[in-house]
Amino acid sequence: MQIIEHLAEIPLFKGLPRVHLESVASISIKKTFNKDRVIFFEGSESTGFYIVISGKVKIYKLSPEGKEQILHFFGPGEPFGEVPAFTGDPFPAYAEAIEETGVLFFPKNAFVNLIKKDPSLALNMLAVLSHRLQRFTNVIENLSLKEVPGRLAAYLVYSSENEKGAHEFSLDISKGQLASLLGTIPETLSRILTRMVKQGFIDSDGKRFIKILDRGGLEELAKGERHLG
Amino acid sequence: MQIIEHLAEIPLFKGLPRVHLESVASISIKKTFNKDRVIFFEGSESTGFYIVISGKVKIYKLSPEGKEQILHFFGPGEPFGEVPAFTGDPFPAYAEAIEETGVLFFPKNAFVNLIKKDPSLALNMLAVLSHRLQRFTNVIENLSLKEVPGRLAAYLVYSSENEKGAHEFSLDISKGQLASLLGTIPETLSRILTRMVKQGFIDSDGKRFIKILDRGGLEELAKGERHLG
DNA sequence: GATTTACATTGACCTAAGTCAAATGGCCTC
DNA sequence: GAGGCCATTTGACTTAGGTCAATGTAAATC
Repeated sequence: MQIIEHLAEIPLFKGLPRVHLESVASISIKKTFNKDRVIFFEGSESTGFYIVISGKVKIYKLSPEGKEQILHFFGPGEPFGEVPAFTGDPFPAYAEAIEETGVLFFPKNAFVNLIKKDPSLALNMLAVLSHRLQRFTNVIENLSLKEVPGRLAAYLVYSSENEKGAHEFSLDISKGQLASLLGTIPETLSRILTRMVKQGFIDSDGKRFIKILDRGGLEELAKGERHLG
Repeated sequence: MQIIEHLAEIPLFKGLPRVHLESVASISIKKTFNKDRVIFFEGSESTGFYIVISGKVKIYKLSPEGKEQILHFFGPGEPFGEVPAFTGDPFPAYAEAIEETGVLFFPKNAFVNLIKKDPSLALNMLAVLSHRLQRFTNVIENLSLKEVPGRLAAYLVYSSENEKGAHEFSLDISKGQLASLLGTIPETLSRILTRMVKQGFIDSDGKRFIKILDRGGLEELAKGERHLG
């Protein structure tokens, strides 16, 4: 079965014996969501969780005035919506497909039973949740202790590292979505990008292309050791 | 053994068979920390995690300028510092005893081995981490989408619910620490409390005593449906 | 190639909340 | 009871970043 090989590639299922991979495959249900389709709502009851197979998903909160705070983007191989499987509470945020997206759905009870049988599945899931807590710790630090230029600088440095350390790369989300991820609004993001270009930290084509000119400077901005003039 | 009965009360160890409680007890090491003593530093390597037995611990981040963001307060029965046990990374934040505090320390490897042997310990830990993610989701929402009066209102409503739904209660932390928990500074917190009193939402003796006068109003503030005049 | 539509930028303005400094008020020590 | 210490409050001021409105730009549709 090709699906088994596919599952074995997913970090959550790393190291599982083939029998257990087959169990995992047997409880999974393939679903697809069109672009802009909401996968689950904040406050709705959970029946299971998901793993992205193809496409991209955003997890976000909304304020009463309609401002959006993006918590995560998830791509192929990444699980989402797992928190309610272990708390029993409703989903704490929204999930939406930002492009045509295929997912595997895992019913809560069946999955919990698998975890009971396979300790390394349990440990993999503990690792996933722990990494997420670590990331949220950083998000909170950014929102509370850093200014927007510092958050943006951190994002740019991080993104360029993903691109095999290249100094040039292309933003993989729109500027509006980036603003929402950084806890700000497009106007503010735009102004700060302009300032970064004028002050020689980066170069940009005004679209998604970014070239890092002063990585050290960006890192200082990110740490809050320096501020944009 | 009295310690076994004690462990059985802790949510993380709920439902474990006695043999496993004994294993847990056997790997645990009792430690105590004086008030204001740092238990671990952000960035330091982890060798294990902790459970509070007595006293109180705060988990926090610091900015380069020295501003503090409190992530958690933990009291008796609550585990902390567990994230690095599953990621292998250094501690993502500081931990400090805010009063004379006794803890149990669990060496990482020994604890992970227990988890491998007892699925319900694994599930308990998954529940703990999931609840924490849920809480952080809320913290991020508060910092990004709500104003300080809304965050304070949410805190007051939540605190009064803990006190068996009483409309009167006493803050269990100093106002300075509360400010840091809400992502603001003491001056701002003080001004907002004054406004809440003047506008009849609450009454206060100027110290830690708080009486909720308009719970519905506070809930509206907390949801961002209403704003302080 | 003209028109619509979505995204991004720019400008003028406003405001929540931070900074800095001073005043207040217990509370503890001597 | 005087003096010092710490947390908290109050006042005057500054500022980062949000709001609102207008303009620019470019891809997408016809």
